Amino acid sequence: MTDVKSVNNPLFLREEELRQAIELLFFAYRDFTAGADNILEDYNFGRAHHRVIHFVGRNEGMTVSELLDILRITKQSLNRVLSNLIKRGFVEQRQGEEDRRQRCLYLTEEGRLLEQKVSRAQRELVANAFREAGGEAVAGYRKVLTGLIDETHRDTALNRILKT
Amino acid sequence: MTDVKSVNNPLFLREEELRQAIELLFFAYRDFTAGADNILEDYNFGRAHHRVIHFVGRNEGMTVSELLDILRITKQSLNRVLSNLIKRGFVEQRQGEEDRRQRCLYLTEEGRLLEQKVSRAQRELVANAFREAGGEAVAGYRKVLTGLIDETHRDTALNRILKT
DNA sequence: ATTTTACGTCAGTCATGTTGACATATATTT
DNA sequence: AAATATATGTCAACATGACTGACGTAAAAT
Repeated sequence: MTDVKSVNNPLFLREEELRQAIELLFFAYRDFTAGADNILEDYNFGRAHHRVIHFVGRNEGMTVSELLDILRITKQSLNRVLSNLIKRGFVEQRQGEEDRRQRCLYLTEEGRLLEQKVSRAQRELVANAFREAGGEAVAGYRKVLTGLIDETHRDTALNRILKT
Repeated sequence: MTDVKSVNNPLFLREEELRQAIELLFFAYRDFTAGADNILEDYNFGRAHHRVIHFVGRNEGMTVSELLDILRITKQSLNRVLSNLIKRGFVEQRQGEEDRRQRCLYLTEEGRLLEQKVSRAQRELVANAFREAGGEAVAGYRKVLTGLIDETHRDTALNRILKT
């Protein structure tokens, strides 16, 4: 541990610590998403479909533009995925009541079943990690990940997550 | 807060807590990667190129198959990106000394510069999140993310991260 | 009445992943 | 020494999910 770098350069340990934190995020995210991907594969859906199902499931009645804002993709990109989900009966649209230009999005029964299936698998994975790590660690996880969200829209993102 | 769901279903709060943790990971990862993507864009490189530069930079002399094992992509996918990086002078290969079938990978000067540039931006982001969150939270972050890594190769992954 | 907004859609392109087949050099095993 | 296995490269075809740009339509706002 007392090698040249750490003796001569007090920033070295910190840099190394940060590099490790970055790789940890990479590996954790890779394995976290792998489970969902496997399930979705059976339906010939990809990660993009999952994201739509996930967010529509958690925000029933949300509009297309809200969804675009969350996903940060173009409407053309979304449309291919979304119209596919609608055609195959996992998502449905209803005209907005106040503003009839809006298309409000809902999961169908089938959509809800798939959402549950994938979500359950992911929740179990996270629940295991939480259980092993303990309550205090969970609080730390939340704090750090919150800090990784871009400041300029952190509040917006947190509001959406917490659905205040 | 005392709505029907939480009164009748003691699992509801836990489920909600887990769903929030999942979305938090999604948003944090999205914003974390956005910074690097921007820099890479100036070089006409994508996230795939970055991953190669990152891991080669952290494991100088690693072989192609080690890299494949980390990235979990096919050699054909890797090859397109890798040969591009070599052609453009960011990565170089040297024949393995013990096993001359192996191609050991190194960053060139230019490669190292780019790696530093992207890494510095990412480290600053993480450093800010760590600073805001505090030391205890950082420990929790590590614990939870470690737990999210697939058990079957968690030790392998951790060894690579910590470079023991 | 005009303009803006929310959404849909067509067409083409790019990056990055996949499978499958085959080649070549070197190491290992028989 | 010959046969086999391994590490790597490469060609070809294809899928997914991003992108840009252009255009259309209905409804809301001015």
